[in-house]
Amino acid sequence: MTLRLYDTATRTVRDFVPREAGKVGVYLCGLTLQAPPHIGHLRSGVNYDVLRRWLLAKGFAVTFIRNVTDIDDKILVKAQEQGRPFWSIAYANEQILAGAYRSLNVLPPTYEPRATGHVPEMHELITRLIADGHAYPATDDSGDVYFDVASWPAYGALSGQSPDDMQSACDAPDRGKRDPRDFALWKGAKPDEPADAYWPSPWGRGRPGWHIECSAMCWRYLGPEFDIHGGGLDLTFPHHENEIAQSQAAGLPFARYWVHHGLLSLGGAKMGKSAGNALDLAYVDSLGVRAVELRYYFAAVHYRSRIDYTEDNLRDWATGYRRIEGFVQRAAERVGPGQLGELPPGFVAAMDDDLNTSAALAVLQDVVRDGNTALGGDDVVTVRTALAAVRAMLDILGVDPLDPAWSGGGRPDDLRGVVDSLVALALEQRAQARGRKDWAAADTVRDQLKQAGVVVEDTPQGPRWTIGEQD
RNA sequence: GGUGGAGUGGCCGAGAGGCGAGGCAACGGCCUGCAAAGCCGUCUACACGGGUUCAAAUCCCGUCUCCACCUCCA
Repeated sequence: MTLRLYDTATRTVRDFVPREAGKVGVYLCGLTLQAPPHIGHLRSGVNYDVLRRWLLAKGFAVTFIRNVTDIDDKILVKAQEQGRPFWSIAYANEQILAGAYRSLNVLPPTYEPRATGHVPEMHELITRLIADGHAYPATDDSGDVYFDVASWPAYGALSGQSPDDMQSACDAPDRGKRDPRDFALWKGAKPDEPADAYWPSPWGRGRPGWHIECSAMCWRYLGPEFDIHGGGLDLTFPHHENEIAQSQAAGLPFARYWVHHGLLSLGGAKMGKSAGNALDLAYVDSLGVRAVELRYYFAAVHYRSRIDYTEDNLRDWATGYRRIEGFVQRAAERVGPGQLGELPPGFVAAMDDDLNTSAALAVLQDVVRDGNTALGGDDVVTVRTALAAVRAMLDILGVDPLDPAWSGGGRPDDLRGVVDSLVALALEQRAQARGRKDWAAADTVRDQLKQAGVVVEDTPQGPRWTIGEQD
């Protein structure tokens, strides 16, 4: 079956046809490293990780590029405030981001380029643009170079806006611009900015404008034309619009599909550092919600929908995940972990339909129910096939409980063996009490184990225990 | 002012002309010594007002509310 994706440029869901059969090049706009990531940023990572895993499952060779912006105005301001080099701030945040992605089981990109590593490519593009009359050095002596929006008639096509209707806005003082809508490709050095934040250029010392970096990195790693460009809905304009203009004006056909994900909001407003409503992974952890459960939440809601975050919603989704996880664990205890099985046709159809993970999950839940029934009826064959299918589906969403990625920070397996022996002792006591129908004694053992964080459940195959929540 | 998008049962959340998506919560039942887990069942919703149609949550017109973008933003 053919994957269909919503393409912002055409505002339709259309068949995904790669530029080159069997291969897909994806570029995702990553973060500006001015601060550690909040969970909205992480949603973005999870959404595109699911896209990537689905492309992989469909047999494509995927080149997945996700950049980081390691220089911009805000980073420079922080460098000034903190008296540190800008690059140390960016790098520290980059490390935190990488750790957050890792704990959410987001696959590392094929490559993660930094803006500052691609200044020569930017210069080449800017030089081309100037030569072709699409860019010009500022009319003052600021050292800025601007893209000439009026020279590119298709400007506004992605976001559906007409330049004439736009509120005049700019990312630099107007005085050096021919038109307020022109945007900076290159920003000349200012005397009040950190002295280590500049590169030589044909237009004097300066640093990258924001948008040009993505054009440069797409070109460098994916070529003049590539398949999918992704990012948050809020990047559609001006960032992606500007990328298209400057890339195409420089002779690069650029992206064939534009995929934008919905934003995460809190209290009705977009989550953001400046809005003061940013929540991070540590916060989620403090709620007793695991990273895998957060990921499940993000993967379960369609990527283009807005997620209005509340603690209750997160907890509900976490509960939902635990039901699925419970089946996987009980089934694995019964028949062994097995291998990842075939994906049910309904799941495949849902994923192919613009990554409808919600509908795909409905299929998964059905299989879980059948598996649970089979578990109760001791139908080992059905349990085995259900487990294999469920794990395969969960793997696409990146939340298979048996994936070693979730085994959690090197806790030695033999510790579980130790606990198992100790719990077995207690359970033996309980079994004896139950044997003589001394329910009070039996329940005391169970209660005490629970207090220690060990939850005991009786099954037809005898008691089983799991590590529960410790209050 | 311009451009997109959204309003679905107690809650979350898919769907987008006709067969009750799914989950969470609640309640009833089965199972259990009691639990837990699981299974079965109950809860028939689509912001509002018109219209089109044999049939509308879905299409059309109007209204209200909310969000995002047009400034840095995932």
